[in-house]
Amino acid sequence: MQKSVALTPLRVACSGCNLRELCLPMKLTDADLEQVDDLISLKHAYQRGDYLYQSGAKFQSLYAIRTGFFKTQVLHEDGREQVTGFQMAGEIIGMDAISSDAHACDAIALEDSEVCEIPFGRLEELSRKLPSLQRHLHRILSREIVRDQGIMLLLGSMRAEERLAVFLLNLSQRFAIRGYSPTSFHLRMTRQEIGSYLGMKLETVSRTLSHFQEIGLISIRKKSVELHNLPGLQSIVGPQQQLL
Amino acid sequence: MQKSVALTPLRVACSGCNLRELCLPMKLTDADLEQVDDLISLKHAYQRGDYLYQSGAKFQSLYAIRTGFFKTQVLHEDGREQVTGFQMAGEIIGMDAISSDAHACDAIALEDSEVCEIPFGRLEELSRKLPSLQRHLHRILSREIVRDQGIMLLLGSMRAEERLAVFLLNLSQRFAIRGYSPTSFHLRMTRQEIGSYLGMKLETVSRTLSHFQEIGLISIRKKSVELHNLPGLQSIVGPQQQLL
DNA sequence: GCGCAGGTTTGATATAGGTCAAAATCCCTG
DNA sequence: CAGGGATTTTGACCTATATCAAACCTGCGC
Repeated sequence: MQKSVALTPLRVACSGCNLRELCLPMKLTDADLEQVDDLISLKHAYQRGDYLYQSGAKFQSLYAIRTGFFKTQVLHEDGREQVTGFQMAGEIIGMDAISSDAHACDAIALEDSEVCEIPFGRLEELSRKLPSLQRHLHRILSREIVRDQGIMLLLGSMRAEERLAVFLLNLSQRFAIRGYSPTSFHLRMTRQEIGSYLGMKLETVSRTLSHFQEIGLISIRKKSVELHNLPGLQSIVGPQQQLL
Repeated sequence: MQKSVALTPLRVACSGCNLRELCLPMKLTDADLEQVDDLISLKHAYQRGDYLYQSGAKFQSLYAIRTGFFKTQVLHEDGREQVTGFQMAGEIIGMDAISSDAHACDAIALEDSEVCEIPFGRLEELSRKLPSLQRHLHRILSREIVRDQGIMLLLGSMRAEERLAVFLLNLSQRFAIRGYSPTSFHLRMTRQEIGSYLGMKLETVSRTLSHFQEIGLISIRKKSVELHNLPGLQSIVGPQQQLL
């Protein structure tokens, strides 16, 4: 198992990217893929804490995360903030900005990350020529809508324990898809950010995680989690433990 | 002020629709609009309680609401339900289904309604030819994402009173855009449905509305609401009355 | 016009999760 | 490798909202 130590080139073509089955090029033919390669202009690096974009900024591009981890958040004028998602490699971000030509949320790197920029005008242009790209773009947009509906269900009708179980299981699954362990991973976000995302206070997040640990479902130490019992976590989700 | 008593024709072209500035044809040139006319195949009528589509149904079309009122809801396997939105004339519905070719939620008429069907395959086809239609479709999809983010903010970080104030102000604004009174309207949904949408129980909805009435912000009797003080409602939204 | 089901209001009480506070830990930066 | 700010954990207490329950409407079918 050799690792290249060469500097990452500034341009990485989609065709050579190990995320191509997950990301924008998903299911494209080789011919189509070649055209998408020309689209992806630059790969940018961001450090922990950097903004990928800020709410209000003019919309130019979507972004595909190549490595790293981001959060998106909306800020209410009164200072309240709500984390609306955590994004990892292969996910596309910035779609909220299409509707008004300005970003509607902030995107912030939670660790050092690399991002491919996808100029949206050119993406539209190309997707007029390539029906399979067009279709895939629509799927990505729609998938985001479905994801949001799931979060509404979570925020609107689940208890704290359920929310956290859903959260951990979701991360687990997304790591698994990317070839990482589904049962042992590192949280890149703070308890506070988890709480904001799940509509609860950081103390409640901490307590609930401790509780999961007490009953043997997980181990957690700082940001490292191990899920010992996926079915057990799944069984937390459901309308009521009032049967004990 | 004459009113036509003629039977509504089964086909109504977008070009002759009074919602064209709000709906799919927004901002299209006359030439483009003509092509969209050919797309909209049928207008269907639904009665109160009818499903426009059900979760799991195969995805074929988006729907534009011509008249009436719908709710969308997602059902968790355990029977919990979450209302994800209330839709009115000029709004497009069904976009969650694109991602998986199957509807991800139910859409149910809250009053007798008429709906234009937009076959999605043909919409994609046409939007490959008409950049302005393509752009508008993307905006509509993105607008839904932004709307959902707003609901996450609401569900994740607002108190009951704030949620209800936001809800009333949102309805008010949407009625206003359609030329109806922003201060006097009819709720088409039950307290239970409002509660589901806002992540609270119907009793809390009822109590909070009564409270708004007591302090003179609104009058409410059954489903008829009058907003007496829009700025007052706006001032409810904000992080804290702990200043009194 | 009567009865009844579904919807709404209101009250009394319970509780999940919030708030405040302090101690423990972690992790940068110098 | 020491000091200090940020993060996390845990405890004690409090409150917003849920829950349970009863009475009240209101519109529809008979």
